[in-house]
Amino acid sequence: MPEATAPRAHPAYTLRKRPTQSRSKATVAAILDAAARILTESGYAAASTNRIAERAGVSIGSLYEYFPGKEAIFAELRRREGQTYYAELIAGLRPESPRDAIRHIVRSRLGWMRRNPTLYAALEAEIPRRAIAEVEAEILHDFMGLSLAFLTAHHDLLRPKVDLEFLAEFLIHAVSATANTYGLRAPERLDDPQLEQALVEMVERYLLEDGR
Amino acid sequence: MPEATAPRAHPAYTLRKRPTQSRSKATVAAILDAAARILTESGYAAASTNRIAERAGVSIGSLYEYFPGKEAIFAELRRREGQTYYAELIAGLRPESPRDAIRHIVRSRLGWMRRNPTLYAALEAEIPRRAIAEVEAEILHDFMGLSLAFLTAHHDLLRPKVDLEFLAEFLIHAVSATANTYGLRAPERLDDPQLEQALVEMVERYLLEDGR
DNA sequence: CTAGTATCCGAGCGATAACTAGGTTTTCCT
DNA sequence: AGGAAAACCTAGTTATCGCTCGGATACTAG
Repeated sequence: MPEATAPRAHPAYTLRKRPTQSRSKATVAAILDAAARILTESGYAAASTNRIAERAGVSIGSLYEYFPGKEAIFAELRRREGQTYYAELIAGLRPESPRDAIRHIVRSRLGWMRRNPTLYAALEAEIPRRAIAEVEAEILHDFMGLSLAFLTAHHDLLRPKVDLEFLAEFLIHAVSATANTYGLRAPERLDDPQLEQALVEMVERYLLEDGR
Repeated sequence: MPEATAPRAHPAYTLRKRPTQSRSKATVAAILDAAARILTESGYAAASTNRIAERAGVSIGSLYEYFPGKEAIFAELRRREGQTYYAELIAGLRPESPRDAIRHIVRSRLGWMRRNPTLYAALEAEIPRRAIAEVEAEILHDFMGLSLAFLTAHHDLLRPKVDLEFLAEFLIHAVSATANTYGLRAPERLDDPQLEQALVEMVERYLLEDGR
C-alpha cells in the first residue's frame, strides 16, 4: 500500500475554488463530513481521496474540483473545527473575573475534546505537519490575541514576572496540550471532574498571587 | 501515491525474530537509525519500507526478516528511544528532595525533546496510533511506577487531596504533553530558560503546600 | 428559449507502496 | 573441515493511491 512521497505539486492547502451555488456548497460540506467520519472511524491512513469521495456520495472528479489535493481537505476540516471551537469559547467567556475565565477556558477545552476525541486527536496528530501548520498558526494567533488581552487587563494580579507574550503562549500550550493528551491516551478521563479541577488549580496557582 | 488501508495482516508490532549474531544486530540497528533519520528529515509519509532499507544499506528482504511490517519498525524505534530517556531520567534523579526532583524531571524531559524535536514530534504524533499504543502503555506504566513511589514518599507535603494514581498520571501528562507541544509547534522555545522555570513553578505550586 | 457557466462524473494513468519467494552467502560449532 | 543455521539479497507480485481528462448534465441570466 503506497503513500505520498514527493512534495505536493499543488502549492496551497486552501480551496481551489469557492462553491457558489447551494448544490456545490453541499458537495463541499459532504466531503468534509465524510473526511471527518473516516478519520474518526479508521484514522488518516485509511482516509484516501477515493474513499472520502465515495463516502460523501460524490465523484472523485468533483472532489478535485474544489480541493487542490488530499491534504487540503484536512486543512479545511481543521480550519472549520477550529472556528467552531473559538466561537464556542468566546461565547461564554467572562473576562472580568480571572477565576471564572480560567475555569471557562479549561472547561470548554475539555468539552471540545470530549465531543469527539478520536477526531481531534487525529487532526492534531496524524495529519502531515505541513498541511495544517498554516491553519494551526492562524488559530494560535487568534488565541494569543485573546489570551494577551486577558492577561494585560489583569496584569496587576499576575504572579510570574515574565513577559506576557511568553506567558500567554505557555498557558495556551499547557492547557491545550494536556487536553489533547488525555483525549489521545485516556479519553475516558475527560469525564472525570478531577481533571478539570486539577487543570484549573494548576493554572490558577501558577498564575495568580494567592493560590486559592 | 497510495497508502496503507487494510488492517495489517501481521498481528504484532514487535520483532519477528531477535538478531543473535553481531552482524544482524548491526542490521537491525541500521534499519532503526535509517527510519529515525528519514522520519526526522521527511516525516512519516516519506518513510516507506523500501526507502528505509535503501537508506540503511540493507536489502528489503533483510528488513522483513526482522520486522513483521512497516509499523513494527516505528514501534521498536519508539521503544528504544523511550528506554534511553527513562535511563537518563533515573540516572540523575534525587527523589529525597521534591524540588530537586521536579526540576530534574522537567529539565530532562525538555532536554530529551531538544535533542531531536522533529523526531520525537513525529514519533508522538505521525505514527498510526495502533502501532505504538502498546509501547506507549509500557512506557507510561514505568513512569507511573516511578511517579507513584515519589508521591507516596512525600505524600505529607502534597497539597491536592486527590488519589495519588490520578495525581501521578496528571503530572506525567501535563509535563510531557507541554514538552511535546513545544517541540512540535515552537522548538526554538525549548532553549528558553523561561520555559523550564515556568513548568517547574507550575508543578511545584500545584503540588506542594507552600508554593515557593 | 438559449447560450454560457457552474457542477458533476468515472474510467483510467502512472507511480509507488508493502510485502514475498526462493536462492546465495556468511557465520557458527564441533 | 564441513554441515547446519543464520543472515542476506534480487526480482518480482499485487494492490491501491492520488489525480487528470474529456465529456455529460444542471443551473442561470438575458
